[in-house]
Amino acid sequence: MTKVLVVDDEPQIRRALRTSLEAHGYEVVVVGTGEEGVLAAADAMPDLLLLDLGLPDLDGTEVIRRVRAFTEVPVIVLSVRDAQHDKVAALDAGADDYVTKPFGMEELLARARAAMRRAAPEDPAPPLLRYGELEVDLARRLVIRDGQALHLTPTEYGLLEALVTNPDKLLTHQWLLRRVWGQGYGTETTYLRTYVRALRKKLGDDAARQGLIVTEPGVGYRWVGEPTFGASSTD
Amino acid sequence: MTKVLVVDDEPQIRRALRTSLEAHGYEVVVVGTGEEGVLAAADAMPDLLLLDLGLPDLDGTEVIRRVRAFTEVPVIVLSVRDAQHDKVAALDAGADDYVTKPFGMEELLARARAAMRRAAPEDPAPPLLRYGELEVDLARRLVIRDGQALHLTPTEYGLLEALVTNPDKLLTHQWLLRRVWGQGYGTETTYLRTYVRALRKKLGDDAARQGLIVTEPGVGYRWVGEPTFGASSTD
DNA sequence: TCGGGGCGTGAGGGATGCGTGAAGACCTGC
DNA sequence: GCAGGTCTTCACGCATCCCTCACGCCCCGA
Repeated sequence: MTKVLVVDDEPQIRRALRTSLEAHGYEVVVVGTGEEGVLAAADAMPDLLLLDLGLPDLDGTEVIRRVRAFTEVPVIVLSVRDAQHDKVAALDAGADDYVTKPFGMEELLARARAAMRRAAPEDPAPPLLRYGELEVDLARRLVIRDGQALHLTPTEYGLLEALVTNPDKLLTHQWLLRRVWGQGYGTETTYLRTYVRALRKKLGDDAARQGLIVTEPGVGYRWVGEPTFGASSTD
Repeated sequence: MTKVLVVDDEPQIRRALRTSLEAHGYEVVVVGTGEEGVLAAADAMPDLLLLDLGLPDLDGTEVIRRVRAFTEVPVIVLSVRDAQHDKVAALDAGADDYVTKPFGMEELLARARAAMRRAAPEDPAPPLLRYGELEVDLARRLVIRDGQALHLTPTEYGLLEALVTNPDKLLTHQWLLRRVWGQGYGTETTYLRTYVRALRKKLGDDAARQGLIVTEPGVGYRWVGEPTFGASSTD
């Protein structure tokens, strides 16, 4: 059955969405916070995600970014905010559609159908990546080494996520800086050196050997960690 | 270049869309009727279709249906009508999004990016080139020989890319130097000798035999690697 | 047959960029 | 206001890469 994940903190909206969706034959999972939403997107593997932007814990675009780290599930944003820059930010973060509250249920259902119709066939890529004794849980933003959870700073995790979600690909300095630090960056290669070093240290990687992160001099870095357990390439 | 087909009969909207889209680097084709729109969708093969619902000749949903008969191109509907049943009809007919006039141009551009991003996976050109035991992955900037990743310096890779992307074509010294080293170069054939040698060595090619890189004395070089087809590692 | 230009080969100097270590600036929660 | 953690910045060896030069070979024309 088609499964829809609803992430919203307003009881009224939650009830209305659940009722209407179930009446149309969808299986519905409802959670109330952004953190729960990201986890549910990983665990429940829904076919569609309806996301409220005004969540209490996380910014909406942040939720989209985290979900997009491990799944291509269609995301429709529901929001009371009608400002253009909110829509642009959400859509560019990876959302598929943006509906302003209050919305008509028939329209929402039609947009949901359109989004799911377009969706690519679901690839069962597990949000848990393993590289020997290293585990990266993209949904929980958790990194485990030798059974022990590692503490990564936000920047370190952002860098790791950028690397592991683009395996074997040469990521240029500029690309990494823009992705992890923001659009205004692109030349600060000393940042990269510092954080790549910190990551290597925490992951137990060695700059000299080609273990996990390979340096491509003058160009960028590349994640070459061999995934263990399960299928590999995720194109 | 990304091509956008605009189907609208209002001169004001046409001008505004053309200006904004071209300012953002899109190639724009504009027609004024539904019949023309369907034909242009087939002939011009656009990457995105912006469709006004209030056309003089055909009903908007009919245009969508006809277009959908032969292409999966993303369709965004522009309409003055805000009624739910119009949106539902358009979306269920095969549209990907529905924007009500008057709309903000930034929002429209963001929705266009989202629609095209989702359609992107049907990329028919796998950038993985194979020549016997040599693989060149242009997307990942990865070169593999006998199952082992090769380490190429930026200049070496730039030269290889120039050669591989112009197979069987005679590339002059000047052309190669300008492409790999920059506009200010053109006479430094010693650079080419040095780097062609390094490339041949790493690729396992032999200058004497005509394996991969052929020397055209006094003129330039030519890539003659025979592409082999077969099961690639990315399936 | 001889000479010269172009090419392949090998090696080396200089500059760039990287890894490393450390320290100050900043921010955030208590 | 304070303390801990985090981000940014700097200096210093060192490996790597780009560029350069010298030499011998082959092909081609005189």
